Amino acid sequence: MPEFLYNKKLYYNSVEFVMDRIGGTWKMPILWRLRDKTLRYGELKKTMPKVTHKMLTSSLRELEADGFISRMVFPVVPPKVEYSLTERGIKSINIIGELRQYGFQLMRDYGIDVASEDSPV
Amino acid sequence: MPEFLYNKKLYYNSVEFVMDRIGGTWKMPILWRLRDKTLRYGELKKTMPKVTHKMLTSSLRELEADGFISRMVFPVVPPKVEYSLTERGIKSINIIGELRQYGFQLMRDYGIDVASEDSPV
DNA sequence: CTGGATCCACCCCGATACTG
DNA sequence: CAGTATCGGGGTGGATCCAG
Repeated sequence: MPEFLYNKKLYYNSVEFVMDRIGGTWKMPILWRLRDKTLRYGELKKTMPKVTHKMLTSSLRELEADGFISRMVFPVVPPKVEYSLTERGIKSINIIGELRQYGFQLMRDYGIDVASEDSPV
Repeated sequence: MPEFLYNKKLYYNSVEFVMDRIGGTWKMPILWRLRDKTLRYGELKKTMPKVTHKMLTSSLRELEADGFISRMVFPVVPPKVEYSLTERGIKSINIIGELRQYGFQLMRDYGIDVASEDSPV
């Protein structure tokens, strides 16, 4: 594969393209949490105590712009916004799950103790 | 899974741990190229035209420190150094391959033209 | 409740020069 | 051929304040 251009950015391979879409500290954790249900902004934030407001917002914006999640705004007060996976987002869940499993295996390999049941990603 | 500490850095999940080990622009491409053969520094560099000397060197150092590759120095002139996968590095090839395949699928989904045969990663 | 905007510290990484 | 050291620009993300 020759390198290719997308959105004015140069990519050298498909893995890099994936990482630019769903990589970074928070995007996979967000997708993973939405895998089986719709969540409001505040609910999402509650399950990810360490993410800052700015990072959660910008991650959600980018995931939306890239077509992985959809944003549903309810015109009520106080505001209510729900996030859910799109078709593309649903398709990403498999590889995230595999990455997660590989991560546990790697951590065991490093001797890091893991309790993988109901572990967030 | 509660968050955990490794090497003085705080991780929130296993995916993040993986990405800190083999993420970034160049580490997976390096591992992928070493999947079936040992390569010298210069050979590696030749197949990755866009990586800078500094990034290739530092990526190799980190992969070595993290136990994914081993570095074999031959005491000759001119210098000869060979890089190859360790057991841990070999185990990483599967998930890289899956990530690569998902990447092609995602690119097709975006309408980006791909010729995936013998594509570098 | 959800979200946008600003300021700024930090770190990644490219360029360059030098070594055995 | 392979590797190290230094400098500096630019992007990433944290803290904070304001808004509908």
